[in-house]
Amino acid sequence: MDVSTIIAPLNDDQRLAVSAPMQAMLVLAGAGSGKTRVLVHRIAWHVQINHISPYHILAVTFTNKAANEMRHRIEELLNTSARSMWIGTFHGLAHRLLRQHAKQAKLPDTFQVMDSDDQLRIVKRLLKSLELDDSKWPAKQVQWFINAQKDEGIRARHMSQADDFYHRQMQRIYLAYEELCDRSGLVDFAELLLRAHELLRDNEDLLAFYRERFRQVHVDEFQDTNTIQYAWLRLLTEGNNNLFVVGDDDQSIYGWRGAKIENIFAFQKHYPEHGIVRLEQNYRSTGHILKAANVLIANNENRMGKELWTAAGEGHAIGVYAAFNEQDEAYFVVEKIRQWVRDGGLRSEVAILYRSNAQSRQFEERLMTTAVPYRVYGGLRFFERMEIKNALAYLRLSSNRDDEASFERVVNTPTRGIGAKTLDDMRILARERGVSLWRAAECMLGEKQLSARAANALQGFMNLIEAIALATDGMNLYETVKYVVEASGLIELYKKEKQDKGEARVENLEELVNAAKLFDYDSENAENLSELDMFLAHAALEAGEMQGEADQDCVQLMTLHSAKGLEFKLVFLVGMEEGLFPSQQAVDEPGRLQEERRLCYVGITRAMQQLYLTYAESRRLYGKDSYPRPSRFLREIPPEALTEIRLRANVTRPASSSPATLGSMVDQNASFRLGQAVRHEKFGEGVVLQTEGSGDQEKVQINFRNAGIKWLMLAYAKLDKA
DNA sequence: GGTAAACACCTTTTT
DNA sequence: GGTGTTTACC
Repeated sequence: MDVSTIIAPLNDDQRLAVSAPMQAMLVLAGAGSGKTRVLVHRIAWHVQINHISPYHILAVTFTNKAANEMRHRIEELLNTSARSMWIGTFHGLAHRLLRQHAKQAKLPDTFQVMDSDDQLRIVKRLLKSLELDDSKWPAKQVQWFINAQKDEGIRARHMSQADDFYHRQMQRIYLAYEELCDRSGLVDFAELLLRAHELLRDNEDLLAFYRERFRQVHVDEFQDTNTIQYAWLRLLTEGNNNLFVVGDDDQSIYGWRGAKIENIFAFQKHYPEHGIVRLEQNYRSTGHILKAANVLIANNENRMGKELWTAAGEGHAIGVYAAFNEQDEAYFVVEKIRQWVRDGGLRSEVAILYRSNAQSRQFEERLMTTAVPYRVYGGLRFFERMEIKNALAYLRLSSNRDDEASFERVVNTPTRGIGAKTLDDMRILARERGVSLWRAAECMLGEKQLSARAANALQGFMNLIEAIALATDGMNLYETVKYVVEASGLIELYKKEKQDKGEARVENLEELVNAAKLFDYDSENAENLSELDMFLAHAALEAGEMQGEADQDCVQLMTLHSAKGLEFKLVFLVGMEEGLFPSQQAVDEPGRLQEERRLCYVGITRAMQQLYLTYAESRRLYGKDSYPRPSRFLREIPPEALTEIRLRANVTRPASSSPATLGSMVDQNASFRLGQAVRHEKFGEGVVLQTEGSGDQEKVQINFRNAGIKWLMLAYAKLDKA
């Protein structure tokens, strides 16, 4: 194969990055500049030109989706299988390492990965056993605290000795949590990373082996790495100068969950011999959209600096629509979408992006009434569903009896007469003796501590698990899952449940059996795991796409966060209001405001052809009306890139919502100023929200303290300034 | 043990 | 205001 296949499809900057000498590289890739393409071609370059075997290449991403896509594209480009190449998520690769070296990682061979839901249950149980008041120590907060520590690479025993009660208590809980996990062979997501780091750090031979094996290391979305992830990368590469990272500081939107944008700066210090390439040519959006993005993001400080440009034309100006309220906003957006479809566009080319999930409702309702198919991202994923997790818990217990999370989950599901009292005693015993619940249950049965009825029920449960383990021994994965779903009694349980929900649950269980049938067991890369254990790990690490039927032509609804990495011809960025976007919490802290601005930058740069920004002048929030001001981000976008939208052609809208005076909220021509307090003889006191028209036709919208929002014709209504 | 009423909650999310 | 979770009661 000649060089041109790899090099020809690239622009100059991309070429510079792909063909750079073997050294540490920092590629600052703006939105839509061909980031993944550079990564894929760089790896192909190593294989083809530098003759590095795929065996010696490592590529790390954040999501399974990105990992799969990268592998696919590399194989396509090289026209060969890249199976021996390690491509995966941080968590997936860490898991692989821990499986391969469970002993050295001080983990049992049967260790199981738990997702955040499992983790929360474990924490809740732990808090109960420590007899802590759960209103003072909310499980969610404890979980968050523990994960934050782990993300920073801090073990409970390493926590700085703080004097305050809060931290001492947290440390105590954290310690107990670590003990509990060790005892039950459970590993949470953050633990995967932390332990993989410790594994390499504390085992010289292993570290030497992997440093030699991974001759070139590549990282996608580097701005999203947290402390422990970066530390792990450094272990593998520092001194070898072989770390190739791609990222965009302007798209760092996960600071709140531990991502360290500073890692980009740290990289430059730790790898002094690095090269830098900026990718600034954008292949996605038109000029107006990029102009808006560039000017907006320029308001942030401490940027690496980057300015997107395009060879395409200016395109349409960005539409700004000031809606009366959130219903009107939804109405406007859906009308525009229907127009798009009438003009021959696909629904799947359209996205509605919002700051928080709660905002989706208005749009769903409007889309529903107008019969426009849509799809909302961000619901429960397949492997996170209760019925699925229950079935998996049976499988996990049969594989590892000490799995506390699974034991708790199904010991009385379906109900079999094992009550809270029995369980409490069991937990106390387990804690006293430092053993798992399963062992505690065995003890209690052996020592005849239980009433006949409870003992009977408990014995029945344990017999069931043993029977499952026995019966499925020698079965393949599909047969095993099929057997367990039946034998556990779950199918029967859900068949009895209220029609609608129960039916769906049964279907999901059948889908789980089907998933087991289709599961692609790669025995070569199985790290001597059984097919079942591989399947269980897969279920924990890859929660699976949500509902099926993704292939339908649907309008896409999602948060700004989940839109990262995607692109759409037509984009609506809705709810552009102070307090919503930027969110209230972010307004109070300057650092977070910058992250909100980056989020806005991400949103704007999703649009290829047409972008609309909308806000509502009144919005029902948490049950009461609010009158937010337009988002400051609207004002930060240059007016020449914006155009104001009027739905009804012959109505003059107040100047307050025209782009030039956004935020100024003053209309010189109107008889009443916006915000003016007024009194009406029937409706009482209120505040002017907006005005429309002039002379005889002048209308004002008023929010009355008692009578709500009303439009009034000024000529008829008797209004006094209050 | 299952249901209804009371109660707290209210960014963003992947693994 | 709407939802998910805990509590109280039958």
